[in-house]
Order: sequence, then structure tokens, then C-alpha cells
Amino acid sequence: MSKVTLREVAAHAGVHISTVSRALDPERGALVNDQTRNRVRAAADELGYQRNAVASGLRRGRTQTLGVVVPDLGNPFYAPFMRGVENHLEGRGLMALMAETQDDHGRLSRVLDHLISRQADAVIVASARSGDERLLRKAQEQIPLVLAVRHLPGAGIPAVTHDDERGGRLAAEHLISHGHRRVAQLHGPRDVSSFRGRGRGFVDRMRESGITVREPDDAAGRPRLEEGRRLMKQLLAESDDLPTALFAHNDLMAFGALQAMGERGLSCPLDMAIVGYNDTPMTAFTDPPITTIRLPGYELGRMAADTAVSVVENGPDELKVLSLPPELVPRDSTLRWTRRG
Amino acid sequence: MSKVTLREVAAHAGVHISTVSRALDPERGALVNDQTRNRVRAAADELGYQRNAVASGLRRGRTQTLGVVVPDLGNPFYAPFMRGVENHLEGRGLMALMAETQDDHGRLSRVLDHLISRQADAVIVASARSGDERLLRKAQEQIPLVLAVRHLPGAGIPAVTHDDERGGRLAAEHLISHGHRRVAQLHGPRDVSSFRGRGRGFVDRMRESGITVREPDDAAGRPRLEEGRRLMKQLLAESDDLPTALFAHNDLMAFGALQAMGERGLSCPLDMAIVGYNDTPMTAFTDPPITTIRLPGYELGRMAADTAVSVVENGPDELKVLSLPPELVPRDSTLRWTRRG
DNA sequence: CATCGGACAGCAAACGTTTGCTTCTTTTGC
DNA sequence: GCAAAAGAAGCAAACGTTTGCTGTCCGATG
Repeated sequence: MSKVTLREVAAHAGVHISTVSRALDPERGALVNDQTRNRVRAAADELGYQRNAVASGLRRGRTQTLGVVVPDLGNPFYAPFMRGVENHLEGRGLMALMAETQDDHGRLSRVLDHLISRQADAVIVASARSGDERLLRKAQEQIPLVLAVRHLPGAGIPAVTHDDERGGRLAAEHLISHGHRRVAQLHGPRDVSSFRGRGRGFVDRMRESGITVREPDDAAGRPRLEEGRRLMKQLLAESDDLPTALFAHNDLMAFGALQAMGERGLSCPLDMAIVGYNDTPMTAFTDPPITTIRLPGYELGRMAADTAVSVVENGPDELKVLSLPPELVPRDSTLRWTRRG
Repeated sequence: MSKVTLREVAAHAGVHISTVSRALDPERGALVNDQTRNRVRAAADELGYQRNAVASGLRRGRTQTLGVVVPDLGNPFYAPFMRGVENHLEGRGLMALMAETQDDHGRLSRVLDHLISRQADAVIVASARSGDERLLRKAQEQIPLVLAVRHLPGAGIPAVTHDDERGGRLAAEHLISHGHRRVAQLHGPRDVSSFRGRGRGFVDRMRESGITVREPDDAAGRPRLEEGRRLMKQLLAESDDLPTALFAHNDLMAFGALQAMGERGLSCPLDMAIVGYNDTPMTAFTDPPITTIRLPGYELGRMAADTAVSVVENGPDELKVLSLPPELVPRDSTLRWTRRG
């Protein structure tokens, strides 16, 4: 735990500490003579000097740290997202302070306080829900924010998102073109823009074909496997005249729905086709593999990080809002269905 | 972005900044008169003061930040692990700086440098592989380390792990008791203690029953789904006299194996039973559900965080090494198998 | 009544960098 | 050959907290 600071390096190289500071900073290395710079660098290497980023952050007002807030680390969708963020930061000497909110308002609030107090240079919030507007706007006065994945329209915060409405329409079109006329959806919590978008797109497209979408209650709390199972059971309980296809607002709920069908002795896709959302890796390996809408997590992470970095460097942009397109990935959970009766 | 510092609060409350510092610190709040303390707190609230953790960290030499290094954010096992860490830190005002190594030595090295430079109070390393010893020992001179999940025996670093050897034996016993006599295993990379332990336990127990374990090559690189599929294909290619049961060193590889069987038109468990490792949530929902060894991720995370905190507070303990027990979770991938021919 | 000690709050020096300014030396241009 | 400019390195003041020490006031004690 020996502390090697600029002082030690300076003494060892026989120069002033400010010279060391400059010599070791690639940006301002030019300010010092080549010869001395080499001498200083050699001394630093020899002593094993490592810059104290805390002191540097205090003085510079930049910590080279980005906060990343996600709703659920257990949701496999966020792994590529975070990897996208990290990979983008990697080469720039930045690092991510990650936190999970578990979709809890209080937790979000505490997490933001932490990040502000730790002087993160910016925060990527991938866990915004409606109801968070006030909190986020207040946070934004202290620290630059970038929304990712989920949008919060009208909050005046730059965002890197995805066209959920279009995704919902894609799902609807796919089902319609395969001959489905009785459909249902498992709706994620409505305080999340993504789910609202998916629901809206799906219902609208269905309505255009004169089809009414049936819905059990919305997911209460977090839209995970267990919740999908519960909702699907509820849907199956109203058993007369079951729909022939189901749109689940994420893959986790689709898995749950699949399980509920299994428990009832129903077969997917013969009794009911299923479309999920996110293209979680696992969807390719369930029985049957699940048709899903691909949400480009890695790219979203990368672009969110890029936006955040640019906001830090160039100040708040003209409220940039990016939106990546969805893509349908057809698999057996819809392809093997054929109309009966 | 207004800066409210101790100075502003002090001016507003009409006291000296050191008094404010004390009044706002729960630990030393007693040093200031109740009345003034309330006045100061009111002033702080009114101005929306938030302590600058960077300045505090510099002065105190404690950043209230813990580094957490995992190999793969995409491996669902690490979600509960990280949640365990976070939940333990939550109430203590600590926060996790997370990073992913993707099982790359260079990346680990860079990540550690970052964490040291950022003056993390300690680092939890869940991504240790043999070959990392030197690197980790050197890092340990600068920052307290705690190994988690994977052990590095002899490196002299406290660790919170799990009895992988016992887990391997459990898998073996389960298969033996169900009548299997021809078995194989998909071995994870041998530079990871966990996989070596699992392999050893499995092989030893099998040998005790006079059974030889067949193995295709080890997983090259990261033991993920794709790799499991590749190895399983290789195993199936030597098609004469197939084993009746397979032990995959993690669930991801088990999924891949399952897929490879499907592609060959083989059925699990009828043609081959499978045991995985980790009890990843998904194992309950594949077809068939996969028998697996439960590795208590959440608890490991919690205890690793606890150990790290105690190392920070009380100095390096007498090299604590904890090991949690594994547990077999039986599911259809082995239960529905029956001996044929 | 003098003194002691406790309670409270202010003072100022750190923590390790960065950076505007100053100073000194060397080079350049005329 | 001299003034001006450029080049290089040192000086010292920040950044916002924390904390050992000092000083002041007051009530209690002998």
C-alpha cells in the first residue's frame, strides 16, 4: 500500500511535480522537453506510479466516470447493453458505475444521489418510468442525463431508444399474415414507455385489420417470468374461445406463458402461437424456439455511451433523440402453427 | 449545475465550514450543539447541499466504493451475485464499480489499474483464472482484494467460494443412483478453479464406482452456449457407443448440448440424460427442464461484499476462506431417463 | 473566588492533482 | 548585437472535505 505520488516521482526525476504532471499527461506532454519527459516517464515506471484519479477528479471537475442505471441485472437483455456501454468507454479511459433500480422509484432516487455525490460526469438511465419525470429533471440540474432504452417524452432529456411502436406493429403483422384472427397480449407495466409503445403498435395494427386484442391485467410490478406465467394462467382461465396467438411484451413473460401452457397440457404453437420481445439468447433454445422482436441492446448501449460522452464534452446538445429500428426474428413458436377447424 | 459546497451552507447558517462538516456527518454529529446542528441541517436541505464524495474521498482516503469484477455480464449467474453485492452495500453508503473481463487477462489487468487509480476501497474479483496469480498479488499490494466464486489457492487472497468438488460428486452420485454407467462430461476451461473442482469431483466419484468418464476437448475460451454445442457435436460424432448421461460444467453449455442433441434428432433424457451447473433460472423452462447443481449466487455476492467491507474496516483478516455448499436440483433431464436395452 | 474541565466552534493544514502565471534560458529576426 | 519571442520548468493557488489543535465561554468544584 505504498503511496507513490507525483512528489515521489518528481524527487526521483529531479524535477518539479508540475512538470511530472505535464509529462505524464498525453494531452499536454508537448509542454515539456522530450528529454525530461523520458526521464520522468522512466522514473514513474520505475516507482510504479499510478495517477490518483480521485485527486485528479477533484481538481479537474471531471471524474472520467459514467453512471449507468438499469432496472434489472437479471434480465439478460441488459448484458449486451452494458457491454455496449463498457466497450465504448474502454478506450477512452472512462469507467462505468453501474446500479440497479429494480424498477423502484426510491431506489432510483438514492442511486442518482449517489452518482451525483460521486461526481459522475454523466448518467445513462435505462430504467425510466413515467412518474420519474420530476426526479429526473431535478437530477438533470446537477448532472447530465441520457435516457436509454426507455424514453420519457416531454421530459426534455436526450434519449437513445428504439421504436417500440413499430415493434408492436411488426408482431401484429406477422401474426395476421399467418392467419391469426383471435389474439391477446401480455402487457408490461404501463408506466414504462417501451411497453406502452409495443401495446399501442400492436393494438393499432390489429385494429386496422378489424381485430380486437384481448388482454388480461397488465403485469403488476416487474415483467418477469413469474408474472408472465400468472397472467397467462389468468388468460387461460377464461377458457372459452381461447385466442390462437399471443404477443408477450418481453421474452421473460413469453417464457412464463409457455410454462403456463405446458402446465395446462396445451401445446405451442398448435394451441397458441407466441411472439416475444428482445431476442434474448435463450429464445432460440426453448421448446419451441420463440419468435421475437430483436431490440439491439449492444448498439443501444454503445450509442447511449457515445451520446453521454458527447454531452459531457460539448455540453448539452440540441436534445438529441435517437431511435433504432426493431426487427422480427421468426421462429417455431409462430411458424409451425396452422389454422384448425 | 449550481455548486453548493460546505462554504455556501456555512455562510447560510452563519457558522464555520468545519462545523457544517461535523453537523452533517452522523458519526460526529455529537460534536456540535443540537441547536446549531438543526440550523445547519436546515440550511443544507434548503440549499440542496450534496456532499462531494470525491473531495471527501481524497481527504479521508476512503472512497466508499467497491470494485466488482466479473467475467461475463451475459452469464445469468452473475445477476444474483451482483445483486447480492449491491444489496449488502446499499445501506452502508457504499457503491459498486462494476467491470467485466470477458475472461481476458489483459482486460483484467486494465480493469484493476482503473480501480486502483480510482481508489476503490477494495475489489471483489469473481473472474480469477490460474495465470492471474502474479497480477493479482501485485494488485493486492495496492488495494485489498477478495476473490469470489472462483478460488486461486495459494495466492494468499481471502476468498468466498463454493465447494465445486462436492458439486461434481453430487452430480456423479445422482447419475450413478439413476443407473448410468457410461458417462461423459463437458469440461470448462481448466484455468478456472471452479471447473477443475467440478471435473475432479465428478471423475473421482465415478472412479470410486469403477466408471471412466469420457471427455471431448475442454471448452476453448469462454464456456458459453455455442461452445457447449460444439463440444457436444464432437462427442456425438464419435457416435458408436454413446454415453447415457452427460455432466456439463455450466448450464449455458448444457443448453448448447441440448441443442446439439436436438439437431441430431436425439432426445433428452431418453437418449442421454444431462446435468448442468448453476441453477440458472432458465433451466426450469427448457425442454426438458435441466437437472442442475445450485450455486448460491446471491449469497456468494452478499458474503463477498461482507468480507470486503470487513477487510476495509479491520484490515486484512487471517486469510479468511469461506465455502458454501452446493445442492442438487433434480429435474426431468435426468429423472425421466430409464435404462434401455 | 480562583481554577479546572467540558462543551462547542473556529482555524488552518492537509489529501494529490492541475494549471495560470512567473521566471529563466535559449533561439530567432532584423 | 540586441530586442523580442519562443521554449521549458518552477511556483503557488486552487478543487471541497476532514480533522487535530486552539481558543472561548460557562458552570462546577474546592
